[in-house]
Amino acid sequence: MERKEGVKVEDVLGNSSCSVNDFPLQSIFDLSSNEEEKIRSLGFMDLLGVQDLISSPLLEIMAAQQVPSLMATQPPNPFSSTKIESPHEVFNQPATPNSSTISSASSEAVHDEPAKLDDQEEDQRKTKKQCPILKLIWIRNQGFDFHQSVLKLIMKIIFCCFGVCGFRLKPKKTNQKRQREPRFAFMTKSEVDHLEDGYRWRKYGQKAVKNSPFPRSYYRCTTISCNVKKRVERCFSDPSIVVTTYEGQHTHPSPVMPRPNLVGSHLNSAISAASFGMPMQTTPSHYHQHFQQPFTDNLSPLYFGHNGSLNATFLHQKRFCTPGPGPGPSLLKDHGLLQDILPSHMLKEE
DNA sequence: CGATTTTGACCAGCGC
DNA sequence: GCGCTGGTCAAAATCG
Repeated sequence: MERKEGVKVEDVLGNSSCSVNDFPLQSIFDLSSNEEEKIRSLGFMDLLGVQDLISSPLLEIMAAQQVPSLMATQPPNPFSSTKIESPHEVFNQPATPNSSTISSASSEAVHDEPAKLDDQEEDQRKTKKQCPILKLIWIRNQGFDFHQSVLKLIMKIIFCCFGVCGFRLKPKKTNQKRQREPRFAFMTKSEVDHLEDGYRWRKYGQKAVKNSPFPRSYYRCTTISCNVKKRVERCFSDPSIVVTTYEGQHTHPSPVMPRPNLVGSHLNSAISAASFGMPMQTTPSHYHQHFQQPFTDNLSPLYFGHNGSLNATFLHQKRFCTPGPGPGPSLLKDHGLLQDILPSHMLKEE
């Protein structure tokens, strides 16, 4: 089966408390088959923008691949702006009702009910609130391995940018009442709600979601003094999609096993582990369900081979985002999993 | 028996 | 002020 695979990065601005089902999902990065060549020539890390996070922010790079029509329909979208100056700017675009209003015209790939969406949109215009920016990274792909590994890599990059590398959200204005950590939502096609990410979570609440038959679960990192939270809910329009929203940054390494080697057939699990500071646990059953689900189609232009496994050479060369052969782990002090994706100079700045 | 989940109650923010 | 909703608390239940 030939599928158009792609990575979507959604700029979801506005209501922090709205259901994912209310999100005006809109593709700004949608790879058509004839764009694959372009992507291949970029390299995965290049695509993610981690070769130079300051001058080439992740999302700016991604935005460079966006669908032109979206550029035209969404001038307020920070990703479509040519004035992006830094990741800081990108990620701190204030959420205003205007900027969060996203046309449904190009969102058919995500929403099956445009008419309904118009109503939702109208609702959103009415109810949109000022809130911390929420970046929703939407990995539109049927392959679970692709979802897990790539989205986690992206997540790690984002967390590295804001946490380790010093890019943080601007403090909220004083007139804003409650301060929140930056939040990042990830949409993953999965059959289980709570995706294994290497950290230990304790569920502390569950709420019914308005206009959705699926409840939202609230989890907190079990590590003392780590106040990272996450919300897990299913997408109303597509129940097969799990939306995980992370809030805050872990103040500790992943509590589980050390990193596996990025070798051979373990690549998928390895990158999953490496990508978010999340070494594998002792592979619970649902972990296998996610990470070892057989590939049924070509997954992505993003250096996944035809058999669905990551290109080992690419990984080896791009691992540290430096030209030439990537330095072996012994060349850097162990920064935990961070070293897997960040250039060495960034690590030194920690 | 400690860790985790469940679940109803409570609180805060927001719109009307 | 009131009602609605999202988010959190905490006691009870369940699990390993």
